[in-house]
Amino acid sequence: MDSTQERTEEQNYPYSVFAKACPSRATLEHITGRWGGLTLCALQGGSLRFNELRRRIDGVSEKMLSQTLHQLERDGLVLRDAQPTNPPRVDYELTPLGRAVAEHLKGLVDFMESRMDDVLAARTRYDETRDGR
Amino acid sequence: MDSTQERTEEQNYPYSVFAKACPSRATLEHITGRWGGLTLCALQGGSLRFNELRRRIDGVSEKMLSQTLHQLERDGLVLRDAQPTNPPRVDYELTPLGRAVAEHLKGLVDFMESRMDDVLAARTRYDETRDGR
DNA sequence: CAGCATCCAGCTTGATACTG
DNA sequence: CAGTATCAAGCTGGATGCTG
Repeated sequence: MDSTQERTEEQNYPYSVFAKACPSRATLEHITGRWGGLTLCALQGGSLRFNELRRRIDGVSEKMLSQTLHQLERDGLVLRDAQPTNPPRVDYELTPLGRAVAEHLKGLVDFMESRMDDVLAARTRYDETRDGR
Repeated sequence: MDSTQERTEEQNYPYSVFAKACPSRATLEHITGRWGGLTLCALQGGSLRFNELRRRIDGVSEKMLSQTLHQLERDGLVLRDAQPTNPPRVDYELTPLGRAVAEHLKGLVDFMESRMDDVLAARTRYDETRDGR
């Protein structure tokens, strides 16, 4: 459309992650944060219970998973389905919006995992050229 | 392929972000971290100098931008081109690998910016149902 | 301009203990 | 099981000052 496609074709949307105070920046941080992205990807295969998620995401603490799920639920990306049974059973699943986000994330993650050898090689090269510090 | 497409079709790659100690996890954190993603996206339109980047990414400090660029350079996503002039001039640009990553990121960012109204609406709903805390 | 070194406030995080 | 509450520790990141 724009022949002079310079470096920054501005969006039509009134939101920009480049602006410090834009809510899109905070939202991006929720979904790309330390646990947000992993949580979304973990839920891609279907709904999971709290402790299933916890086991799946190696290293996440109870507290952080809880916090992360609350954020994602608030942003409308995850649905929380609590059954009032005893013992309690709570299932988490993606909303349609969450699923779309997770797909983008999955694409990124898959790509990255597929190119890790390149990354590792680059690191070795980088570290070697300055091994003497 | 697999008719019982359960929740986790394992990758063919030996890397998984779900494992705490996998280098792919750390790399993912570099590119989705607070400044990594923004830096990669900012460089999508072409090379930029240090202070150009700093101005473009609202809120980043000198220190964090410097640190971020080093990480991205080490991971082989960004190229640093320093001209030995006075005053010094250093240009940063994406490597082919970095460009591919940036494209994934851009897709995510664009999608999210385009759906921010939904996110904001979801937040309002969430907050309202528990306004009395 | 393009950084590095240092300092340190405060936010994030992980452990632990507790509740329904 | 599915969390919440609390607390200490450590890392993040901003401010400042300096270098080439």
